[in-house]
Amino acid sequence: MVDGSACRSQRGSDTSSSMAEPEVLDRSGDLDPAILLIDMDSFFASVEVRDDPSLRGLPVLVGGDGRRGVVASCSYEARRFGIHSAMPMATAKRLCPDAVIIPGDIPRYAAVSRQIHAIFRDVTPLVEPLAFDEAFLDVTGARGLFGTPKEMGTAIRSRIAEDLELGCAVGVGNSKMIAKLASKEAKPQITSTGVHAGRGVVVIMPDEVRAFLDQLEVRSLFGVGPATARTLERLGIDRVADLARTDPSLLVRHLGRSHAYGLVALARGEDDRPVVADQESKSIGHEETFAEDVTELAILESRLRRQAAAVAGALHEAKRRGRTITVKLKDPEFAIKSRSHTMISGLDDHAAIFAVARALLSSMDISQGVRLLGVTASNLETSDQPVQLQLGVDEVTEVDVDGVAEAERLQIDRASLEDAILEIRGRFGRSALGSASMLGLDGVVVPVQREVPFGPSDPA
DNA sequence: TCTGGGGTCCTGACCCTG
DNA sequence: TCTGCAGGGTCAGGACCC
Repeated sequence: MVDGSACRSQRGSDTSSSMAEPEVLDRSGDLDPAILLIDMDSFFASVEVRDDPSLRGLPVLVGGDGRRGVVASCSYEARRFGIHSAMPMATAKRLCPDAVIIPGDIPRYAAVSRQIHAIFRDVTPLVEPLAFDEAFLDVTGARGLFGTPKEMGTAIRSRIAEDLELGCAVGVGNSKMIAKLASKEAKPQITSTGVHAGRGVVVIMPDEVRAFLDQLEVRSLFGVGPATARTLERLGIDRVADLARTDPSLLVRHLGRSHAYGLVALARGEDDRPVVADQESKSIGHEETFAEDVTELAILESRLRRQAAAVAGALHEAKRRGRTITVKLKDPEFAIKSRSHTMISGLDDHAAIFAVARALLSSMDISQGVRLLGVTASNLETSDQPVQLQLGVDEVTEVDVDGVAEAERLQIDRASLEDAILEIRGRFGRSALGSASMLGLDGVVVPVQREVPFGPSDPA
């Protein structure tokens, strides 16, 4: 699952690039609705039900069933019991003991997602994916070809139903925010009497925007999560209408400048962020929550090595290298700690990434136990850029200098080796070559989520 | 028996440089 | 040579989204 970042991707540049007061333009009334937000109905669960019709009509939960698993997706039948995504699986099972629990198959969902996005691109090239199951479409240029935006939304919905046997909701508006909110109105409704088909396609015309927004709770706005909602509530603001009337300068102290001006603008229906296709990722990471809190450094380093390999594999796939390596851990009290280090040149070698990550981990306190551990590469550059030697490695950070120097040496020594390994594995399969450190007790390579290169520093 | 994983963006503190 | 300032980069943490 991915995120709603694209929805926020322009926000920062709107307001933070200048110290001047952000200019507030009201464009809500002078544009025809031509932005579609298409949101699949309970995507993972719907794919499972489609592929196994015996599940039809049953409460289906997709997600981890371990001690610390959560619900990634659930059918509408399960939602009748109050279950929702991100709920702890243990809670969901308590609410609905008869629910069918399915671990999930991300590669299969990704394949279906590609089919869905191909349908979108038959209508317009301006498709901005938000997640596997959601995307913005700018159909301004397609209006002459395929009719009105509402007709296009209806046609896309029909095609997804006919070709893929899946349901979706379509929101149409003159901005991303309105399209997003409209799609929520189009979703199936759950009441005490059961699940009722939604409207399917909802269009909010420019002259309806104000009334539409005024009836919503502030929590409905993109960017208002639990923390911001609490802050606004303390200030006596709980409806979008209240927020729209508020002078944003009065909120700066509580929310920060960018967030304050951005939210008030959204509440006023002002949102001119374009639909941007083909956005590249800004970071690539891998993390895992342990079934039990871990205090042993050796275990953490072993997991870290695997995560570094997963990140390296993803970087290779994307033909990118990360200049900044961040290690994140969550302690038993859910406090998140992170340590990062930025290098002159990016890394995509798993041993090099591991060397930096291990150095960062060694500077962190793990005595309380570690619930979650993860590695992320950010500050991404394309992998065809030359590797810059880092002379006189940092003394300003607390990172183990030897670890960073080792990473740099490994990155250079192993660049061509990684390519060879990838080629071998491409020809003979993922299990053709692996590292001893990733072998299970039975000698089988423990799978990671992505294609992962291995190298001779981990003697196979 | 609580609370995943993979992301993006923002902010404040701090340091370095010109 | 010293000092103050502004701007940029880095780092750590928080909040948010699906």
